[in-house]
Amino acid sequence: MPRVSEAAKAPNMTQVAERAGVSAQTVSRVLRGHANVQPATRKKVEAAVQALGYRVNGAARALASGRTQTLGLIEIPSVNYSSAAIGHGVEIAAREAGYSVTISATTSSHPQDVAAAFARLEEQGVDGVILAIPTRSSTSDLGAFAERIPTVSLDGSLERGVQVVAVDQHKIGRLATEHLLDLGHPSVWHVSGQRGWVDADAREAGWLEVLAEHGIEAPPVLRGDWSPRSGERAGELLARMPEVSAVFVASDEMAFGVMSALTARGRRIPEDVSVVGVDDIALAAYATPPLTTVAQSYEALGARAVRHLLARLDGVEDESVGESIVPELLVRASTHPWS
Amino acid sequence: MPRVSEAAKAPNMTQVAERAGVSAQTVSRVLRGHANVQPATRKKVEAAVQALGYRVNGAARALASGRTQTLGLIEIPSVNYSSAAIGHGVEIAAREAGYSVTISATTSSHPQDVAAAFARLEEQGVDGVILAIPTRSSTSDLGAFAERIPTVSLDGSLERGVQVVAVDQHKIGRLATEHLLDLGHPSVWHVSGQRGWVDADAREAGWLEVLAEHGIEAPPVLRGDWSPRSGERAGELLARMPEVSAVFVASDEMAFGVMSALTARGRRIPEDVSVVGVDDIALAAYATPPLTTVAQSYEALGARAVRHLLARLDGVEDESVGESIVPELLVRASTHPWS
DNA sequence: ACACAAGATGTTAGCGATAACAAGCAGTGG
DNA sequence: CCACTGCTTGTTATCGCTAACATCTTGTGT
Repeated sequence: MPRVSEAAKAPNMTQVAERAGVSAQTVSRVLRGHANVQPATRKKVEAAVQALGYRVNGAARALASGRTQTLGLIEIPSVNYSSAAIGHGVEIAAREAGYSVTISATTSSHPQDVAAAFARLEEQGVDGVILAIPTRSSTSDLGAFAERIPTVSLDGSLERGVQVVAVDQHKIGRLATEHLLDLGHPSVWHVSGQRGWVDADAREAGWLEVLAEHGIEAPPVLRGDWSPRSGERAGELLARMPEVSAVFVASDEMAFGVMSALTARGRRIPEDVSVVGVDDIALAAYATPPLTTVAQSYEALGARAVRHLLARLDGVEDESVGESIVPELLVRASTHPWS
Repeated sequence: MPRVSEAAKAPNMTQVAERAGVSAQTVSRVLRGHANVQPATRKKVEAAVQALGYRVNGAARALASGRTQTLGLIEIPSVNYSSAAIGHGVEIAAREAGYSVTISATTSSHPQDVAAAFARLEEQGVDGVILAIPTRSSTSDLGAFAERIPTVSLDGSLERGVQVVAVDQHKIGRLATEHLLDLGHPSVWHVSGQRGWVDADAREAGWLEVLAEHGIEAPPVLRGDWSPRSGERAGELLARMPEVSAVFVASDEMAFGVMSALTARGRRIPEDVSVVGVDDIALAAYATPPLTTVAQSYEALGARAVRHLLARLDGVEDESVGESIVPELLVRASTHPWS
């Protein structure tokens, strides 16, 4: 006999209240962990909740309270290590604080597209937004949204109403370049990240700064776009220049491309050319040879963004504002003293 | 003079209706793209919406309509290539269909944790759930949820009420193994994925099947856990066995570890040992040597899961149920004829 | 010219919670 | 012994939208 369940509608708070012999308001208080409820009452309510398998209706709660306990994350879908890691940091931190995370993907960083992503989140009623779009241009027209919804940006740029959390990208460039110069290399070449990305620009600036401090004239920048393929193209050029002995690549993924191209053209790593990457992706230690890189915790970055945002939502000042996540150099076999 | 904006409350539908000189219901109709609205009326409403900067209140809409236009994605946060790619496929497909995606992360695949993730989504009122937990055990106790909320699972296992979308993992194992045997290798070793994962088991089964078809006795499985480090450990063992000439590794990330260990111990790839991975991660083509691998589109998998789910929500039968995503062998330099 | 169908718009009544206020009940100090 | 304070609990009025039904047009066939 087919037991077609009568699509039993989910119970509501009133039904729980009836069963527990109290008012709906009391049920609401128990569910929200309100302090002033008699232990006995609390127990009765909890029993009724359990018995009916009751679950609060988020939409109703949101409508009545004005809060959704949801954070929005705007990002560009890519299988980049960094964006995935940031996302996870955000999710975990949000969950621990009792918030959900809704992803609002945007295919480009054009202000228009980002604004559309923002609008979707606003409709959904998110309590706050984390903007993980790493190009500066994209945030300039978003002030209107940020004024209505608390927003934290990860792009390193500072706009009106938008708080910022960032890794110290500049230091990354410095660490990598100093490491190579310390090894005795006469100069350091640079394969940059995509033009317009805050991270790319800051890393490049750090590199330039260190070279300048050492009185070294900077070689031309080889501009990549974060993809391994772009690293490979840069590597093909570098392989043709015998004077190149040290390369700072703005991401590990591009560094794989660079190393692949150099190796394929007979330039040995690290004997002929030293290579430094950035990110410490999981595979960096398993490259051939293992890749020296500058590590930074993107998870921590995401988590910090959440903390900032929640602090603002609670009207508290987050004292860790401005503190950057500190990057760290990991020396592996892809770098070698100059000979 | 500090222009402290009076926290101007967002306009509601009634205000839009007044401004447009129509009823709220008509505004609602226009906003939802209802057919029977006079063009002139529609225009008036749209103008009022524009003028007031009106945005529907999702919570109210959800409460009244019972639908949130939101999908839940349950996953284990990891910087795995596959999970990130699936997530993006889901997000993009969902967005195109006008749905948002809420991530519900679970730190383990224990049924209890997965159930908690499910419960959070249920409270939030998602219209459907995509379960991207790749271990079979995890779905067994989830039937109760799946009966209440339409659910699609990506784990390849079939449970009551749960529809499944999957890559043909079995074929992946076959393709890789056949390729190596075709190159003349007398046998093929296997570094598997984590025990209990549907993908790992199916790939291993495909490998075993092909060996059996060729009358080859299967060597012992080296069990990994998807991490490059576990691949490295397997590689250390393989390097000590001179008879090993061909290895099928269940993921590219582990394959990097395997290759790193083999190379470090003087086993040349592909001259001494051929290696095949799975996934075609972005870096596979830039490994040293470039990695032969079996590619599959995880984005397509995610997108298909969304299509299934939406078809079910609309009460339509999705005719593509059961069709698997077809994997494809990409031959690169890490495999070589046996000599 | 009239009944009637079909389209366009308006009206009413919730959806399921929470906020704000009201009320009841104990214990306290004068 | 009474007014008063502080804790518990209940009552009422929304929150902003949509479903369902009601009403008013307009055009059609005969």
